[in-house]
Amino acid sequence: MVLKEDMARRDSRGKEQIQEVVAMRQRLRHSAAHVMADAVLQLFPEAKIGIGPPTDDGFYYDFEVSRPFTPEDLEHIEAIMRERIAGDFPFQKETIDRDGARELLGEQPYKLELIDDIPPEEPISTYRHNEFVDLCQGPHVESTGKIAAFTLQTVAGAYWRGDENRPMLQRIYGTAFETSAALEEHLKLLEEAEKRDHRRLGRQLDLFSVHEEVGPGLVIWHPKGGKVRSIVEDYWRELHYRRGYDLVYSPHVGRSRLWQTSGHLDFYSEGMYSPMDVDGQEYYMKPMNCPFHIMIYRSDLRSYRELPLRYGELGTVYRYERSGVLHGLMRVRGFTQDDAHIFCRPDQVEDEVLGVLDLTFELLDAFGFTDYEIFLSTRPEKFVGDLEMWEHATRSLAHALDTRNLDYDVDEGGGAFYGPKIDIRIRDALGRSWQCTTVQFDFNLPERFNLTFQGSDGEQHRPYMVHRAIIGSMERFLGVLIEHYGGAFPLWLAPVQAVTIPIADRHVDYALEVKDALSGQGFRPEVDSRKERMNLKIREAQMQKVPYMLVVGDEEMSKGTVSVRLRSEENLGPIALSGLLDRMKDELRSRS
RNA sequence: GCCCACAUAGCUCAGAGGCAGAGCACGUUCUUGGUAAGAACGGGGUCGGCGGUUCGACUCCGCCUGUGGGCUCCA
Repeated sequence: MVLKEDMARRDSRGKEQIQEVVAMRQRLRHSAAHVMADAVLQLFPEAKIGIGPPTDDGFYYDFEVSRPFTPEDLEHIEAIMRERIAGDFPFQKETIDRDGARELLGEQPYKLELIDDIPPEEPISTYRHNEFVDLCQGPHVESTGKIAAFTLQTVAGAYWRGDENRPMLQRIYGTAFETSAALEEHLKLLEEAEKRDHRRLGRQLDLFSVHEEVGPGLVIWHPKGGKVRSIVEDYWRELHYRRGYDLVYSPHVGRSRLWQTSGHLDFYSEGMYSPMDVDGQEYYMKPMNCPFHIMIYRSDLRSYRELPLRYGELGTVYRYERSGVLHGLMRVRGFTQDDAHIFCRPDQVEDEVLGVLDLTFELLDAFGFTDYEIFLSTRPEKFVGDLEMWEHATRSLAHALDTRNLDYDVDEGGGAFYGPKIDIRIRDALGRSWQCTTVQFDFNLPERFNLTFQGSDGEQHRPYMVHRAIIGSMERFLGVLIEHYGGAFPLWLAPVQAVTIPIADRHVDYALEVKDALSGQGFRPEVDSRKERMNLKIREAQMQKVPYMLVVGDEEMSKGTVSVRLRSEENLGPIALSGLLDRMKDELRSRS
């Protein structure tokens, strides 16, 4: 999870000014990292220091020390940092030669390694403040006193240069801002993110659970979470039928021969579970749906006339994920992809990509996601398939993005070995970005399964194949939705849309009538007929984030009205039942 | 998988080498109340699991499982 530069992003300053703020904070944070390393070296003179860059929302520095840092160490480090800041030492840049750098940092093996990796033609510079010198390109703030507000956050292990075969260093994370108000605001945002944590809300709203006895990364959906999920799925299906997809189903396991042919056993085995023995034959849980959809394609001879074929499936796959990476709904071992495979002719490629983009944005828009980051990943050094197809596909992806006036970054060489792709990240209500959508060409599987179609020339041709998932996985997407809405689902998604609250027992029958009227119109209402006080019922409905609370007592009963309270705490007062239904129907339509 | 931390009632959490605690939830009874908690009483625990140290372990140590923050990877 990354909290981006929210302050800068959210206000109405122009792009240049935002970049200015970002650059200023990078200098500030980078400088704070230096000051932190300075403080650590004072406390642990024997510490070996790694790297200490700014990040999107803070900074870190990696250290090798003889024992793990404790919370008390962090306090001491922070105290020394404050002294350094109070001392207002200037940051001084020096350009030195390689030997000078090696001599200066001779005690620091990690720094020596970094020096060795600097290309010979590049200048080497150091930054010094007080007695601390670090190999560094800069830039920095003028002096330590400019670090107006900072805090240290957590300690974590981190491999030297991200390589798990190299030593694990201890990383201290912190953040810094230009004013303490800005720091406060950032910390408040973190607090808000914690309140919206889908794992906490999942329990509070009784949406889902995971259990040690079931297994890590395996999600159980409770009735309310199941309701939200099925609404999302129904909408997904409707949209796909409307956009010309055929929906299919495939089994959860397949014989080893299938995975041999697909190449998964050769290239994806670390993501697959051990085989099970069925009548002496090996079967594997599916990590992907593609081979099954390919079987559908191959179940008949295909003519150019019937292409494109678009097979969609909410397909549940199982992948081995290393225990340390599992996280709530966001990273699990069993998940349902909104998968589809498109088989088409070369001349259809671009239209198909456009179709996927349009479908994507229509769907994401319905959930209130309007802020995207788009990445186009091109051919890596090692690849399969012929160059011409790669170029055609890559051009089609780029052209489709251009046609829809979408900004994107190009990740040169970042594609998979089997094809170029577009990835889309969405930003949620807190400005955090999540990878969901991926549109990926595949030049490998059609080859391996020898897919063909007969062209108008009577010859056999190889179809283009595109994998695509829009919401990615149901689990992750539901997790994102929970956090995006903070658990307060819009009416169309809310598992319980209205709670009718009778004030006294004699109002229960009327409350049931109101409920029936609502469910008669397709809504999802409940009646809270417990022998409890209205105040308690309102409190609980409020905490369950139910959109509509309908209080009924003597007055409502005699006039055929309901007193409407919204979860925003707005009290609409008594409204005729028909008026309420109209209002709710409008809200449903607008998906707001 | 690796580093660090954590695991006590259904939930959130306090506690501590010598009889296991609170709030909420749950059950019973009383209360029929007009927009965020009515009251009383009650049931509920192999203190994550297995070993070890000790007269004695929920507490200290080791291993395992799970969770959290990271690294790496990813839908």
